[in-house]
Amino acid sequence: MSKSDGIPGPAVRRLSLYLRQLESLLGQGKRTVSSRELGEALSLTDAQVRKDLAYFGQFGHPGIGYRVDELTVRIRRILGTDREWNVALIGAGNLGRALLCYRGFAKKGFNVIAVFDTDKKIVGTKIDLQEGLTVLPMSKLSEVVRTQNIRLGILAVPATAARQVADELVEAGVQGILNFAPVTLKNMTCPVAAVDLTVHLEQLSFQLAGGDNT
Amino acid sequence: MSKSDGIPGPAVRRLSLYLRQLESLLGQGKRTVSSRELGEALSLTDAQVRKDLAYFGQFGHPGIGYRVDELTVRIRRILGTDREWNVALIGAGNLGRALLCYRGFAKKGFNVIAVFDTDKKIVGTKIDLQEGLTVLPMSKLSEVVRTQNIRLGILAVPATAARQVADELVEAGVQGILNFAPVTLKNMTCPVAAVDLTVHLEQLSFQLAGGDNT
DNA sequence: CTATGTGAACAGCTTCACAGCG
DNA sequence: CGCTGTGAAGCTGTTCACATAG
Repeated sequence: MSKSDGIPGPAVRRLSLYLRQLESLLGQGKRTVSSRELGEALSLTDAQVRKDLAYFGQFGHPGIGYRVDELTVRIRRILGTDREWNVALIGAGNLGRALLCYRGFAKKGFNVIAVFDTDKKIVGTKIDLQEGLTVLPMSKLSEVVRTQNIRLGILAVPATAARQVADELVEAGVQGILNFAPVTLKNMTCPVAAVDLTVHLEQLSFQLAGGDNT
Repeated sequence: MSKSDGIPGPAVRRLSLYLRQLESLLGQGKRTVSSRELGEALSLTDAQVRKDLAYFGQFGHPGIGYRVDELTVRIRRILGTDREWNVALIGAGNLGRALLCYRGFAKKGFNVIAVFDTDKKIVGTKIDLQEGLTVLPMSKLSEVVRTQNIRLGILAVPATAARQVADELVEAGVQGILNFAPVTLKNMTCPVAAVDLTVHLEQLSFQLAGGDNT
């Protein structure tokens, strides 16, 4: 169906890492980079880097390597981050407010331009940051998504509310969801990326516990 | 070397998801669960669930399924979350403060009991939450890690400072690091788990862009 | 009859090794 | 030479299918 058929998921995930590294190299003024250098910086083999990039096209120059600026542009286009994306944040609790303050999203072209919450005590308050966004009630969701051309939603609500809100987001016309709630959203009709912060800590404690228990 | 040899990494990651689901089932008062039910809730096959659990022992009861309370205890022990873990947070910027307020960590037994920052304007301030932790200077790191028995560190500092701080954490005696900075920490002598929030958004935009670019 | 645990088949991802280009 | 792009080999993880237990 789409061109992304046959491309390993892991390769796509690494594409983001390559881009991150390339941006860093650009800052250092490096003009070209080999698959070995790129791999070394990310703890990958050179073959892995070449194969990953080759899934998406022929970006390299034999004998030279990859031109940093060129490859940056190419990967941005592939990831879709050569354009800007409007994003809605649902949930203005601790985590939600933090994500709003987090600069990293905007730097990559993901603009959180609306915030929603169900809690009547929070709705109407301003979140004091640069833009000074006012927290809106969920009833405004589909209107705002449509008029503001919002395509992505970030879910920062409690686990109990997540499923319901996720459905509302899809209903409103959002095309992708980044889910911070500790629940699996199954059978969604749009792409969902999940981030469970505690899962990562558990992976660490597993490694330290060594698995040597009965 | 350790018992975890031969166990696929993905299986360990899913263990966290099984635990999450089991805790939810416990709350609903469900006594037993089959591999099919568990898999369905997480969008996995029943075979996957059985094989994953079988890596760690024989927890099931043929004809019955898995006893929810029993399996919960078992997985907690395997993941090392049957004990409490003391955690240090480095970086009291927006993201750091948010993580401190985030309830999820404590619920799983990860107690953030100390906060550090390099910025002299932040050091000494109290972060107004339940415990009211005071932000400490980095110079206190190794002393506090030792006296407070801190084993994990959460890195919420800018990319430019991450490597340096990571080394200081290891030096201070921390045994595992959860890295929120958008850099790859290579050649670390302790386990590192990485969370890059923008990477997940890029995965979504890739799927929506469809990869159909030149 | 239901549901686990598991060897065997299969699929997917990574690494190797080398042809080919600058 | 140096370095990419790529079939082929190798490895890891997933699914199948069935023997086994309650």
